[in-house]
Formats: sequence, structure tokens, C-alpha cells
Amino acid sequence: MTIQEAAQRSGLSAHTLRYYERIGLIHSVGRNSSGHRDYAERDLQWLAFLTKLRTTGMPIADMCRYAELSRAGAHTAGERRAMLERHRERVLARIAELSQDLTALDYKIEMYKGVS
Amino acid sequence: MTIQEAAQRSGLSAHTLRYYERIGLIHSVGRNSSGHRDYAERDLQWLAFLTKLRTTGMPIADMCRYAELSRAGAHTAGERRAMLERHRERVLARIAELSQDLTALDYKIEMYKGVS
DNA sequence: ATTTGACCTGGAGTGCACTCCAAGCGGCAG
DNA sequence: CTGCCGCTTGGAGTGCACTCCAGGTCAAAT
Repeated sequence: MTIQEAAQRSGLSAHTLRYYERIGLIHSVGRNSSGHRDYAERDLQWLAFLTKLRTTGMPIADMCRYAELSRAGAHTAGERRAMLERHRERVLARIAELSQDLTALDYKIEMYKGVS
Repeated sequence: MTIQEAAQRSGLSAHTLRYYERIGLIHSVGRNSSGHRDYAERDLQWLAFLTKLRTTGMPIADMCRYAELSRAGAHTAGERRAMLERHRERVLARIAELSQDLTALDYKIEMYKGVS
């Protein structure tokens, strides 16, 4: 599939897809006879996973590290899992923080309701 | 209180406090006889509120708008409340998104557990 | 044959939110 | 009186994650 289709389906821009490949986040996207990228279903799945890491706030540098480990083979599975578990804790903490701040926000909104 | 004390107590850096004042997020911080900033308890409260808006992801530009409205007087209360309610929705949506992605992350971690 | 349009590359530019720097001032310890 | 420290200012620099540009290739349409 072309880069535009992949962009459409992944929700990332074509620019971002090229950028991700350049920095090593996506490995070995196929090329067709004229040198254009040709994304496979596997690439889309990987992209979907990357997108989850991104939207949950993992820095690009960490994602690169994860991608590198994935490329290195099965013996890195433990380290990858550890990365995900650390990340999981951060996401959990972030949800807790947001929930806390939401309560404060609600309180503030209530104050506006009381006044008007 | 000095800028260092205010930094300590707000959790922001002195750099950031000056920056926030410069862009109009904090209005009229007092100065002492030698021209140094002298933060009052009120400023700390305002800073704590700003910090909640920031950590929940409100862009600086929106916070400036809110600060501007606050300065403009009581007749802007409705608009301020509307801003907070819109922001509340975004925070809620963000929590929902994070929770969703957390589930996917958990699933991925389970897969690693199954393998190792 | 030429135009069009999607794609390629390396490198430069952008926006956000800080973060730091240089030059200077005020107060106080030695 | 000198040195130092913490503060002041305007302006420049930084890091992150894109985002865009220039110049070029290729295949299909006119």
C-alpha cells in the first residue's frame, strides 16, 4: 500500500511516516519497482502499536530503543517487557494525576455555578 | 516571598515564574524596595491553579486567555466557566483515551508473560 | 513529447514551552 | 571599598516532535 494509504489508515501523516522510518522507528518498509514505499499489513500493526505508545506519552527516544530491541531478536523480550511495564506504571500515574486534577477542576466549575 | 521560595513552593522554576509573568499569565507580582519580585500567598494560589491547567494539558495560549479574562473582571465569569467546562471535557476524553490504551498495553504485556 | 501528480531524499524550518545568557543593580560580609 | 550573591531585564538558545522545502525520479494521461 502507498504512503498515502498507510497515512490514512494509521492516522499519521505521510511526513511523519517518513520521519519515523528515518529515525529507525519503522524498519524495512518495502519499496516497489520505482523506489516508492510499499506498506504491508504488518507495518500497519506495528504503526498502531507505536501510536499507542506515543499517545500514552512515551518519548520518541524510548520508542526507538524499543524498536531497536525488537529488531535485535527474541533474547531482548525481557527488556522489552520491562520497558512496557515501566511505561504502564507511568500511564497509570498519569491517569491518577489527571483524575485528581479533574476533581479540582470540577470544584472550580462548581464555584462558578454558585456565583452565576 | 522571594522568587526562589515561590519556585520551591509552586514546583515551578524561577525561570518559569519570570516567563509566566512576562507572557501575562501572572499579573502584578509585587516588587520590594530593590525591585525584586515579592510573591504573596494569593500569587501562590493562582500559580497552583495555573499548574493544574498546565498538567492537564491546557495550552499556554489558552491559559493566557483565561488570565486575561480574570483580569477583565467579574463580567467575564461566564466565559471563564465555559473555558473550564470545555477543558473538563478534554481532560475526561484524555483519561478515557489513556484508559483504553492502557488496556492494549496490558494485553501486550500479557503476551510477553505468555512467552517467557 | 510533455505535463501532471505522487513519490523520493537530505536538510531546513516550525511551534511549543520552557531554559539559559549577558549585562547590570542592590545589599551585605569581610 | 571590594567581592560576592541573588536578583533584574531583553533576548537568544534548547529539546522535542514533527512539518515542510527544493530538487529530482517515475509512470500514466493528454
